[in-house]
Amino acid sequence: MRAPNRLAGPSPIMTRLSRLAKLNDAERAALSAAATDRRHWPARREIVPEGAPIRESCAILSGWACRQRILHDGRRQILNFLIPGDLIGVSHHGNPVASATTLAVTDVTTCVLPSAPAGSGLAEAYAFCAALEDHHNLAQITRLGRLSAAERIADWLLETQERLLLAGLAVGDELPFPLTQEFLADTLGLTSVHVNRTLQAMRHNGLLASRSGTMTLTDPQRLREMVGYRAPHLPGALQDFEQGSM
Amino acid sequence: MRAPNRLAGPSPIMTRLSRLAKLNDAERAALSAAATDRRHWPARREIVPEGAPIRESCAILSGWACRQRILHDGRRQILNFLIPGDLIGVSHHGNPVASATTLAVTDVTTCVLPSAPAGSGLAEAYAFCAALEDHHNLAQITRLGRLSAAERIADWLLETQERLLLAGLAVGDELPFPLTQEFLADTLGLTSVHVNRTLQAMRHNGLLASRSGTMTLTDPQRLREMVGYRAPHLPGALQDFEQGSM
DNA sequence: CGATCGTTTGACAAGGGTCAAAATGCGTGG
DNA sequence: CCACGCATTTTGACCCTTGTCAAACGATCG
Repeated sequence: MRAPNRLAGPSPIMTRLSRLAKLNDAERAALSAAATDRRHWPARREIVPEGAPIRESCAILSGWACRQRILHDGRRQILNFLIPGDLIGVSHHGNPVASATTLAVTDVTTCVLPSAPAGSGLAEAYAFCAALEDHHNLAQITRLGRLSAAERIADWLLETQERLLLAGLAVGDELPFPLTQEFLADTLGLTSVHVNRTLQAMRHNGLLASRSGTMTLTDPQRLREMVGYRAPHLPGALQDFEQGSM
Repeated sequence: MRAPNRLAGPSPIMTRLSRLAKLNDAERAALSAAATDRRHWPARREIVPEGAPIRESCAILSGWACRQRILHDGRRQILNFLIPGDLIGVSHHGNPVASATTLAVTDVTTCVLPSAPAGSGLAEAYAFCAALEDHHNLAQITRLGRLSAAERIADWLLETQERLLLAGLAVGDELPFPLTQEFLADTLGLTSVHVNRTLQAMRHNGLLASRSGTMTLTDPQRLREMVGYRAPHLPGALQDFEQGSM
């Protein structure tokens, strides 16, 4: 299926999880059923406070959230964003506790995840989600430790595009983009002033374009060259849907 | 048991895993047996190359290793260090692939981990190790994104002390320290020159002292205040052994 | 006793931060 | 449709932390 990605299709969790592992009909039905019982969070509301015990795993159905830490003196670091299809609170040991605050960035809808017996396709999908998240954490460490401001932005945008495509939420190089420059700054270890200036420079260089709510990667190839971008390892035949714009 | 930490005691994996979860005699025996079949790696040797398929999980028995990524232009980011008692390659999904290169920093000894049936104490210990690693990754993101050079060093030293104490490898505020300043720099997103100058300043301020192979936290309290240090959440009654030096 | 690796120092450059204000955009209510 | 208020983006001037380059110094090892 090399068909163009569409936005109206099946729900992002369904799209994403069934791309990450083979799900049988019962599992797909269980997912659909779970997605019926929704929970709504207005923008800026805490979804999970840091340190809270974790009882159940959830998925994001719509909207963007982020996981963040606030330092003793008020500085903030955003660890990552959660987009539709992402999971919250998957863990494998007893007594799990939230290691960061999860915050709704836009209005957000979540649902509780169906439990997955060991060995099932769902369990595999959940495990793969966790592995992907880990991969993104390592990428974030590398970004913050060793990339310049422009490189951080380029690298982060490419990764975010990848994730949006995986969930069927982006078309080619045009990404839905609900973040303020301050969110980006707190993600990339910069100030919003500097993010602003760097974005401007990248626009002038023909790398990016943005309208409210949308970011377009005008020259994804050059963005990739800037940072030597490598996609994360996904299961087998998956790689092809990513190529939207080569 | 509030007895002072000693270095000669049981092996670091045994110490650490049995602090992280309740292990029965059979499990402890299995661990001891596994630790018999050792593998040796000279300093600077790659233990696991990035992208390699992961067949089995290992533990570090002695020496320090690190996980690192090399960028297209040669820049290096060290993601974390592995000290005795740490695990390598624990994962929960099929087809796992190493997401970073694991490199021996000093001479290193490893062994293959005994498999752990779901629900066993060992499985719980392994899962807790993974959770701790995840916690440290998030701490690393925060360090790199929002702390100054001196704060990064302080925060990293406190975390490393915590980890060494957990494995029974440190006494109070005196840490074994086999790293060059360049390793520290590549960990903390700095240059070795700047690490050098910052360490000097911290020594002059009475925060640190170092002889070859050892780093002493001269004023851990002030170090903690510098960064608002919070220890990670460990299982129940564990917290007490950490307090070596209040 | 060289060779080599690691630490230290100096002089200088630059990327990014800070502070403050202006401009722009946008939702709300009149 | 306009006006207002608030959030976000943009700009400018200036400063500081950290990086760069290069050399000197020190220790360790065959």
